[in-house]
Amino acid sequence: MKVESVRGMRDILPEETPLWQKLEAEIRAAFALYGYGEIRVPLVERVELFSRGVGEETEVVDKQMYVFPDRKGLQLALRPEATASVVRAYVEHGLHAKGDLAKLSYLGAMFRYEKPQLGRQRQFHQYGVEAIGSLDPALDAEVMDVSAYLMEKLGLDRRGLTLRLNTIGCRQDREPYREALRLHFLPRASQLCPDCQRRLVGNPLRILDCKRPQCQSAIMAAPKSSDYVCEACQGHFHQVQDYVKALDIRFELDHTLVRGLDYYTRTVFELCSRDLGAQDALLGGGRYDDLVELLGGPATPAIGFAGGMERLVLLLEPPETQQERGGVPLDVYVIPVGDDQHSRSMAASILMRLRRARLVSDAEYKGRSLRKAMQVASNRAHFVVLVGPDELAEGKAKAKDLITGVPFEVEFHWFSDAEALRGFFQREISPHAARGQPSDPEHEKPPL
RNA sequence: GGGAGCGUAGCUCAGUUGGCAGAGCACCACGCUGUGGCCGUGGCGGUCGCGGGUUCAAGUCCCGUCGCUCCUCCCA
Repeated sequence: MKVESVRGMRDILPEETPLWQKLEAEIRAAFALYGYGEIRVPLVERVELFSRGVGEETEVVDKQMYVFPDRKGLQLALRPEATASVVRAYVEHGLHAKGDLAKLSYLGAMFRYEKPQLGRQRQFHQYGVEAIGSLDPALDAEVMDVSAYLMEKLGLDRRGLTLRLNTIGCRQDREPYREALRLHFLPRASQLCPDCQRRLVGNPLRILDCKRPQCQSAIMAAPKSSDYVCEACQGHFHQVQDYVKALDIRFELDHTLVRGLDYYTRTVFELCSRDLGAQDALLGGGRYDDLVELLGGPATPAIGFAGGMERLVLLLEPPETQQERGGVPLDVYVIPVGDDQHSRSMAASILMRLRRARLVSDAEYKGRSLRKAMQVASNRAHFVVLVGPDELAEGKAKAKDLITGVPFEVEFHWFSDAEALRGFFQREISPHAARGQPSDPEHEKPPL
């Protein structure tokens, strides 16, 4: 019976993992450079963490969350995002009591039950930071700067990226602004799309987010949140902008940017790429000054962002994925010749010794003909070592440098001396590079 | 959630008005018996996504379903 993967969940095959590993390394390095320590929180949490933290009314919680009871009937959820979990951990472990600003980073799988498409899977991966314990607008700018730094390090073209910035005010500002929006949209309700007519009742903020043409004129004329927030929030927002400018980050104000999660306050931002199609948000974040208190901690301001790994992979994936299909580039390929057990045991032993000498090695396990095995060796390895009855009789293995074509022999006793062994197979240049520019033109290969 | 397109060999794809399921690449063997890259010959490989229906006959037409892709939506 063939069992297939679950919709929206995909495998990352060895050809692709090097890119993922590189991204993960860059992300961790950037976060560490900015002073964020990695936290690893569970993939599974109690449902109420998200329904209360992220918001019952949000699409993420209401429509997209994986929810299931455990064996005792406790309602659990696969995390749809990480901020709520990180804040839960912050409160649970009393990190606030340590007095310092908590700067935490994470990288891992999230789950949302959505219609999959390019750049959007049901299991996907997010990286992000949370800085909990300060209202300093310089910190808002710092969080944006980590992401800017990361994009630079990944070599993403600035011109393809847009940072959008807005403020949605604090808790106290929210209701007056909602009222203002209701007042604005109510007379125009008939020209809004059905979705927005519904939003008008429940969450008028989300109308600003609507992309439908019929709603645009009403949205353009809508009151701006930045005009409705209190003096303190206005001041904060202006300072954030000053800092962001000081850090040389290009941005545009977008008063329709409201974000989909309920916990956001004051600063919100989003980085989009024009090279991503419909799913163009690379990362997004903002302040959540009430969340710690909401989840049972002391009133503590905080800010963070999260980015999607899959979308970075899309932007960075080389157009021609037809890479080395042979797998890991090898230093040595060992071919046992003949099928007598003695030769095969010697070959196995030699392979083990090569690896103890830190030479990346593999052997012919598929029983291919010698000719075929040599072909495989030349595609995958720098050196080949042959072990068969003849070699056993002579007490030495036959070997060949597959780049220069120069054959040589290795006495068996050398294999037990790791340092000497490395000497035999010294590589001045990596097999990869070497294959691009062979020293002997006679053995030049066609370009890969 | 709404709309559209596409599912044929491991991969990329042909397949005519319904009439024996194909090519290239890859893989394997041999030419060349224990020494790679080139060339040649042959071979392996398919529930035509799945399930129904129409038909003497379905990869092809119809219905359903699953998956992928795109738009919309949402967002990472």
